[in-house]
Order: sequence, then C-alpha cells, then structure tokens
Amino acid sequence: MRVTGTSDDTRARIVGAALQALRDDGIAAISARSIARHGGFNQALIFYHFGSVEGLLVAVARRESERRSALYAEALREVTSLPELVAVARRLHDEEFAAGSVAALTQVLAGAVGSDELARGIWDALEPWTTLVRETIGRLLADTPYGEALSLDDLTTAVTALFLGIELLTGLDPNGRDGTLFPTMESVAALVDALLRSASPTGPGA
Amino acid sequence: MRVTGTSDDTRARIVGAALQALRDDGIAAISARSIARHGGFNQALIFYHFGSVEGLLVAVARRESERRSALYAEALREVTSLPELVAVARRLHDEEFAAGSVAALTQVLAGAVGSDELARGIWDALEPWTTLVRETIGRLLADTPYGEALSLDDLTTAVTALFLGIELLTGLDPNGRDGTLFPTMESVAALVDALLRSASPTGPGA
DNA sequence: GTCTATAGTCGGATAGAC
DNA sequence: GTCTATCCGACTATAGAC
Repeated sequence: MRVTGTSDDTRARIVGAALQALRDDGIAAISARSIARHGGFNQALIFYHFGSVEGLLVAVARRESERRSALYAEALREVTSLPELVAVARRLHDEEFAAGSVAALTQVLAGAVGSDELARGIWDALEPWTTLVRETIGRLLADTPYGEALSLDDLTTAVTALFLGIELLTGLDPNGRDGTLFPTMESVAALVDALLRSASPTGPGA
Repeated sequence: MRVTGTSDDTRARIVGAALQALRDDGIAAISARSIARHGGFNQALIFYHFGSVEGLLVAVARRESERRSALYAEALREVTSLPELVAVARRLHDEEFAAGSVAALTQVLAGAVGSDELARGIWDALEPWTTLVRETIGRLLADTPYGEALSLDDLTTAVTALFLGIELLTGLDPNGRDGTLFPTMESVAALVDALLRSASPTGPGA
C-alpha cells in the first residue's frame, strides 16, 4: 500500500535530525551539513528531498505542529476551565519541552525573520495548532459574560506567545529555576477562576 | 575629559549596526560582514573592539537592556495597578517594537542556544531590566493578599516571556493584525483588576 | 584606530557515479 | 534514492600597512 518505498522513512529521518540540530545548536548554527551530521546521512539528501534547508525547516514546523495537535486535541477538548487549561499546558511543557520540540519551534520562528519563505511556511504549518488553541479558549470564554468583549484571536496569540516566550527565556537561566513556573501559573489560574466564579456564579446574560 | 577619543563613538556605531542587522536579517544571517555592511565600516573593526561577533551581540543586549531600564524606570515606579502596568507595556511596545529593539533581543536569545558564552552574557545583560520588572510586580503584589502565595520570580519570568513571545509571533503574522493585541490585554487587565477590587476592597490581612 | 589583504574553514547547491 | 566529488561564495580571524 506504500508506493513511495523507503522515501517517506528517509524524509522522516531527515526531519528528526533537523529537529535535533535545532534543539542542540540553534538556528544560528543550522546548516545542511550540521543536520546531516546529526542524522548520520549525506548532506545532499536534504536538497533532493526538500529542495533547500529552509524547505526542510518548514517541514519540521509542519510535522511538529500536526503531531502536537493530534497528541493534545483530546485533552484540550475536555478543558472547561482556566485551571484545566493550565494543567494541560503544564503536561505539554513537561512532555514536549524535555524533547525539545518547543525549543525547536522558537528557533525556526527566530529564523523566519528575514526569510519570507520561512515566515509564510511556518505560519501555515502552525495553523492546526493555533486552531486547536483558539477553539479551546473560545469554549472557556463562552462560559463567561466576557466572550463578546475580548478578542478570541488576540487571546490565542497571547497564550501561544506566553508559551514560546517561556521556552526562549528559561533556556537561558543558568539556575534552571523553571521548576516552579507552572505551579505558580496554576495558582494564578486558580485565583482568577475563583474570582470569576464569585463574581458571576452562573454568568449574567450578555 | 574624554580620554578614549573616538573609540566610544565607534563602539556605539558598531553596536547600532548590529542591532539593525539583527532586526532586519535575524540571528541566522548575522555575521561580522553583514553587520559591517549595515554600518558602512570595516568588518575587522568588530574583532578589534569586541573580540568576536558573540562579544558584540552581548554588548548589544547589555546596551539595550540598560537603555530600556533608564527610559522606563520612572514610568514603572509610578505603577500601582495592573491596568497601569499594561499601559506602560503598551507604550513600550509602541515605542520599542517599532525601533526593533525587542525583536533584536528575541534574536540574540535564540542565538544563545548552543552558545554558553552568549547565554551567560545575555543573562547578565538582562539583569537591570528584569530587576525593574520584578520590583514593579512586587509592588503590585504587596497591594493584594496574594503576595505570599505567588512566586515573584516566576511572575517576572512570565511577564517578560509574554512580551518576548509576542514579538516572536507577531513578526510572523502576514496579516499584521497585532494592532488589537494590547487593547485586548488592557481589557483583560481591567477585568482582573475589577475582580480583585470587588473581592477585597482594602485587602484582608495575611 | 582603521584599513587592506589574506589564510583557512565551512556551507549551499549541483553533477554524475552507483 | 543515495552517495562522492566538486565549484564557488561567504565566513572568522589575524597580520600588517597606514
């Protein structure tokens, strides 16, 4: 049933190596040769399969976005409160940050500056994920009287930005004190949630 | 009174060119030559004055951090509520994002991956700014009954991360729809502020 | 302090053998 | 589909003229 033979396997292997290279060395040190070194294959394969290094980086963003969406779609669909959203975010942080997939994303995002191809490609690649986040936040907003006053797109951007920024910053911290960051955010979420409920137990009409 | 002659001027000119290069082309395209092209000086000057390109990037982070701190210290010291904090953030966004100084910071942060020298240098360089943010948030927390339950360092990290993440993300948006982002955040801040005040008009004892 | 020149390295991309 | 070989441009860093 698989007509393309081992080609898909190779492509997946190359994408995996690129992810590792992004995580380990960063976008500034990325090159076809360094990626090939990470994966133990020939540098020319990248151009054969993806046309250019940038084409490969777009493929990385797309695969990771789809993989993350599939992995967390179910958990996000069950979210009905802010603390639950933060709980999923914490799980994602623990699982994904360890693997470096969010770190790799911040790197390609940084690389998108000054490269229109990369910027457009990554923007498209992120679509499944941002859609999922938007739906989740929309559901939370629908339970409050504030849904019409707050821009759903802006809140989605802010939540995603917070996540990416955390990765960018905590990678820098020599003390590695990010262990308490999500517990603190859970406390904040619980606090805001409690305030919202006390202010409008069932939610006043629009 | 200025013993070093024109050396300081040259150093400032080089740092400025590096900032421009980071903003325009990103960390992935940075090089001594591209920076020199931006500033119209010779590439070798960078090594004479800063030792290496990385040394120059650390100098950029340090200068921008100090400049931003000096520029917003007064406004931040007058902040006594969440909406006021967001208002300062919006002013900073409008003024600094246009000049690209936050964009440049996200780029050096991305470049810090895989370079210990850059990571350490930038961490130190950011200290004046993070200290200022921490003091401001600490003052806000002191007005609420939650100061002891929430980690000041974590909140500082989260606020800074949100800012950096916004820059990383909105640079990607082909629709450039970030014009409503801060108004939305102001609405959220006003909402949370109102909830806090209604829950504890003067603040219950610890 | 600033320039030119240059040594040496590395990377993108392609041609062509297998 | 994957490899080797290769061209050529760009880069870092230094030496040395001015």
